[in-house]
Amino acid sequence: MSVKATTKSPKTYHLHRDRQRRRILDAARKLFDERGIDRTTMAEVIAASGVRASTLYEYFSRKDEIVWAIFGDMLAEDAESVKKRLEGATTGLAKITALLQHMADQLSTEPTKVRFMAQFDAMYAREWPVERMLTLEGELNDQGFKVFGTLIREGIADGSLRADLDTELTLHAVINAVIGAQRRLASLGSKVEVEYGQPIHRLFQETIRIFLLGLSATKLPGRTRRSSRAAARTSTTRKRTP
Amino acid sequence: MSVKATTKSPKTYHLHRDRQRRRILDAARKLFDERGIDRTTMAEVIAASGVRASTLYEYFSRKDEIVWAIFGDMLAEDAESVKKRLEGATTGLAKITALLQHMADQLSTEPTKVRFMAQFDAMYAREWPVERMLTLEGELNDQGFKVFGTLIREGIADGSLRADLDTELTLHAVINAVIGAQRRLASLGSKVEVEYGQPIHRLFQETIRIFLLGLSATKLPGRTRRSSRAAARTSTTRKRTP
Amino acid sequence: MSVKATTKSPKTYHLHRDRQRRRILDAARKLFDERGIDRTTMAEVIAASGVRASTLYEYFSRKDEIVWAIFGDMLAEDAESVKKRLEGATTGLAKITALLQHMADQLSTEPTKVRFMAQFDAMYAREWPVERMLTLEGELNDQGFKVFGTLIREGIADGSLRADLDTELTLHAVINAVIGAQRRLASLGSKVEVEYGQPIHRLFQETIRIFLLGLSATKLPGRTRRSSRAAARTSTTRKRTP
Amino acid sequence: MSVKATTKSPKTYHLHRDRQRRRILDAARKLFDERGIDRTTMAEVIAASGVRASTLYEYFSRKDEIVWAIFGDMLAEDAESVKKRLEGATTGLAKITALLQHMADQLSTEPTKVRFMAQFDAMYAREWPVERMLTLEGELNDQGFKVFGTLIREGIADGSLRADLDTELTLHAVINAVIGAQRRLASLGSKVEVEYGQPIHRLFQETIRIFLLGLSATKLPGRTRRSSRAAARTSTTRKRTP
DNA sequence: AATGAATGAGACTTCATTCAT
DNA sequence: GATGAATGAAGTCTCATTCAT
Repeated sequence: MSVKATTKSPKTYHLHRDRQRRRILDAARKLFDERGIDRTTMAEVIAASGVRASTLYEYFSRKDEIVWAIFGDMLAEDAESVKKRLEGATTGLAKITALLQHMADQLSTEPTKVRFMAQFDAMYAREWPVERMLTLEGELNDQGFKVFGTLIREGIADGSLRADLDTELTLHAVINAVIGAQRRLASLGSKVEVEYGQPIHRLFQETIRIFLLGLSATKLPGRTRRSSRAAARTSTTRKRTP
Repeated sequence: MSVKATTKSPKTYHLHRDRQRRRILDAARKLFDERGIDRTTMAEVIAASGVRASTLYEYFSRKDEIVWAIFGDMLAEDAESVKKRLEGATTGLAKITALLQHMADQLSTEPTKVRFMAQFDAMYAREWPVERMLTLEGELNDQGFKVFGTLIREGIADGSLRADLDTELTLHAVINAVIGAQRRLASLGSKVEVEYGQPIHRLFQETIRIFLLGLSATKLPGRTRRSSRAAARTSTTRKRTP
Repeated sequence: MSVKATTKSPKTYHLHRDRQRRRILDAARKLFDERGIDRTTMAEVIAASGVRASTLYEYFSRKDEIVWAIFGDMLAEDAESVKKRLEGATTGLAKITALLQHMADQLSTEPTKVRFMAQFDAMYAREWPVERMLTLEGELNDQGFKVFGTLIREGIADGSLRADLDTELTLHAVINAVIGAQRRLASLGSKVEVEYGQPIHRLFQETIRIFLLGLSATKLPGRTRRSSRAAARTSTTRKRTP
Repeated sequence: MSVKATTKSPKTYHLHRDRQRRRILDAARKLFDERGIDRTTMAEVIAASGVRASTLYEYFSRKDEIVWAIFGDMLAEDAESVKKRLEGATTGLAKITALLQHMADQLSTEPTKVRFMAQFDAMYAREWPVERMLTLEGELNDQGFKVFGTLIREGIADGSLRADLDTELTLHAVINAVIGAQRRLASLGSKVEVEYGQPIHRLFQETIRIFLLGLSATKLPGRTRRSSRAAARTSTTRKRTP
């Protein structure tokens, strides 16, 4: 058997390492969502992932690092996906719409991820170094948050956005609010539904709609008949839910 | 003489009891803000409040109960304050503006409170009973969340709001987003400022402005010269920060 | 009201005191049986009895005292009842039979009491002063344990008991075993029934029967047809259960 | 080289683990006997065993588990010892005598064990699952409690026991009483001696003697001269204590 | 790289009981 | 005599993490 160990190719080795890492991360991700990050103990992660305590520490030297690793993975996934979305759009408004719609889709299809982010914000807010955050949604785009200014400028230029928007302020504010809304809906989930009597995804769509109405140059007539998804993505018109 | 003993005590007792309760709650509130709710231990609350451990447990038998008590107090304070604000406004739009402006003021003057709420949402979201939440901002008004519908209806009727808003949906969505935005800004504080290069209060004002633009019936000309506070409360016009 | 207090007759006062005492003792007795003496906390007794902690301590200055008070009450009840039983019997054997039958009845009608005694023995065994125990079953009779010797002597004399019994030993041994058997059955209750496949009361009757067979002078024919209760009390013949 | 590491560990580990386990169990056993199970705190066990608190919890996660472990060990010891005893005896009566004599010896040589059992019964009576108890003295023999019936049947067949005994009842009842007597004597120890004026071991022998007299087919003449130990084991004749 | 064992440092509570009024 | 409040002293158990092999 020691022979085997000796001949093991570096490839096999890395594969194994990655698989182990995955197991740990996946177990943690699940637990963090079910019981909350802080409420989850290392012992639970250890039990759920099936590795021994001491082995786990070979991969992650502190609980924090697991959290950050998950966080990093999520960011990477996201950046990719957003970039694609933006490519399809032409006007400034269309691009912003695409951005927001991305978040709506995320809320529907990956509530777990959104919930994790919400927790991350709340718990790590006080202790993380700002630089990390700059990496955060900044990785969405090479220019970091400067994209926001660019998009506004572009929209004003092509006439799709109101002329009185602030390139350094408006989109930052809107994105912050949309993130806040999205995470709150994901965290409270069915509770908001009971409370407000509306499914969270509808609430989120309405949030987007109002924002886009506020940003777009011309007041489009409300309550049109158009309700296709594609339409919703580039217009601020009310989209009726089926 | 027994009369004296009997009549004197109850008052004294209650006064004392309330004072002790306050001490504990205040100490906890401070710690929760400084170190986070979950990161705060009972031992710390005990040390900070100056009561003995066993005495504290006479008042609150679990950390949870302290959290809930603080939460309850905050709600009560809020409900009061909001009610007053609404009384001054006349049109639907003005009322909504007042509501949002209340949150802006709160963010500026009581960031601690907002931060607590943010933590509360994120950490206790999964374990609280929905009923509790119904009390929450529901205590804003006797009608609960039905006010939202009423305000929209009122605004449409008086011509201050767009006609295509949904009485059962729009304001719920907007308020949720505004709460989300407010809490996120309060939690991340200086981190957002560094990141976005804008003071959080300006970001929040812009959030409100865009929302109101999206809600209001006529598109007011942007970038007006008016920038008085009073004006901001009833208009959706950009308010320049001083 | 202070007037009332002044005119309160000593009678009323005592009545009140006794009632309070009862409430406490009854609550404790119930809890001790349900949860075990040591597992029962003062807080529970306080809650169950409805008096305040400080009031309770006016009546019993330690938990121990509650236990001893209950114990004392039980002994008093017992002594009385045993005395009556013995009066009816004539021969030595009849008297011993009456004594054992008393314990059988107690097991059936007051299992709670027996269980309490079992706990008392087990828990207080190591810490009580022997003198207290001498009061114990010693109060059965003015002569204390000397009755045991007397009964044996009487039975040998009247020919109902074997001649080779030891006046200073035999009945002591038998009573000890019978108490042990009774308490064990009461404590384990349904568990023994499941285990042995026999109702505890039948097991206890059989225990008595064998003992009496061992004590009585002549070997009575077993399995007779007589099965009346009265018969069982003076004979060692097997009593068939219905 | 990896071979060496792999093959050396398991053995060493187990040896070490067992030694630690022993240390804890032995310390606990001693304390339980000295101060009572419930009166013994984990802190005491920790101090006495010399391991750190957290280490102890790696072995036993609750006090209960220590209690059960001790209990299990005792049962195992017992089952063994009883089996041997029974092998030597021929008639039914001889076997029962051997069984009871085993308990007498146990009372003399291992009062600690008997006292532990007494406590166990009393304290765990209300909370243990019946199945556990079925394992209990059931492990005495492969057939569980059915041995009792077998022994009686055997004794009736070979003429050593009375013919009117109940195979499903008699021995169960007797054993229960003998266990009760044994444990009571062990628990109360010197207190009974003071009270009854007899050494506990003599009291227990007398208990057995009477029982055997009750069970055996022919009434042997009492007060014989034979007093050897061997004799006592197969006869119901009074054995004089030295 | 993996692992069994260990562990320091506390966390959170509970309790029986005592006072001052 | 009744009561509200207080409290010292433990008690049980958890946890993230480290080490030696």
